[in-house]
Amino acid sequence: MVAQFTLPNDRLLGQAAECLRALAHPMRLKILFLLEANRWTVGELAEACSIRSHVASEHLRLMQRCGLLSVEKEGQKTYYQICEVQVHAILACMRSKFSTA
Amino acid sequence: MVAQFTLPNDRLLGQAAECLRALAHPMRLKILFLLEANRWTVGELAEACSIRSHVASEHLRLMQRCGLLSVEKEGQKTYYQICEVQVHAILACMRSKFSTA
DNA sequence: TTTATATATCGTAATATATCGATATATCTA
DNA sequence: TAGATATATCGATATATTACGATATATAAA
Repeated sequence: MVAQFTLPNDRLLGQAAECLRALAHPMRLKILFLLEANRWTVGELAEACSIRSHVASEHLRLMQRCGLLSVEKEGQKTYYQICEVQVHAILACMRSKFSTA
Repeated sequence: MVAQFTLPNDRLLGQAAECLRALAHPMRLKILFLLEANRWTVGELAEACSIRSHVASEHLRLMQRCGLLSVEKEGQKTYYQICEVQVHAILACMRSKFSTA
């Protein structure tokens, strides 16, 4: 039997692992679930997650740097939102595996 | 606007993050892509990935412990295979985002 | 029983990641 | 301009992860 799929090369595997690491944190997952439907500001996310806003800011920056989130500044506020479609698919995966049934 | 989805509780977020951490490593992703179609032995995976077999064994055990892989022992050989359907979905995500186009 | 093969585990050192207070920057309002 | 608010960044420490040699276990073959 021939391999069904081609194997991504090492550079791409590294990038993919980096993206997954960005998701692989309880607080960052919580933030992403909140962002699933709407954009939120740093402060709104911090309050919803019961963390200090500079901590939220660091998590958001990390996810932004690997292309999962995009930013919109409006005055003092900074809105973050999911800009990578695959994030929604992965959140759906997590939701189906870890449903609170 | 009402939240579209319920937010998983903290315990579930922790479990989900743990699973994602298990995926979030270049060598483990490579192993999973190899396992996508077939079960493989530790030694076969080690050779295909150019790593020592005890290193492969550790990566495999880690993924097995959080329920992504299952094991079948046959004589001296130990076969590992993907036993969690969501893994295939996540691999498909990674493949579509990081295609070698 | 001895030897070879396949896999797993342990201890440790190197590296990466997370957390947190302090501080910086940028924008708004009085 | 001064003060308040929102966000970002820095530096130090704590914690987690990874890699790796050495060694252990389990099965098979001689």
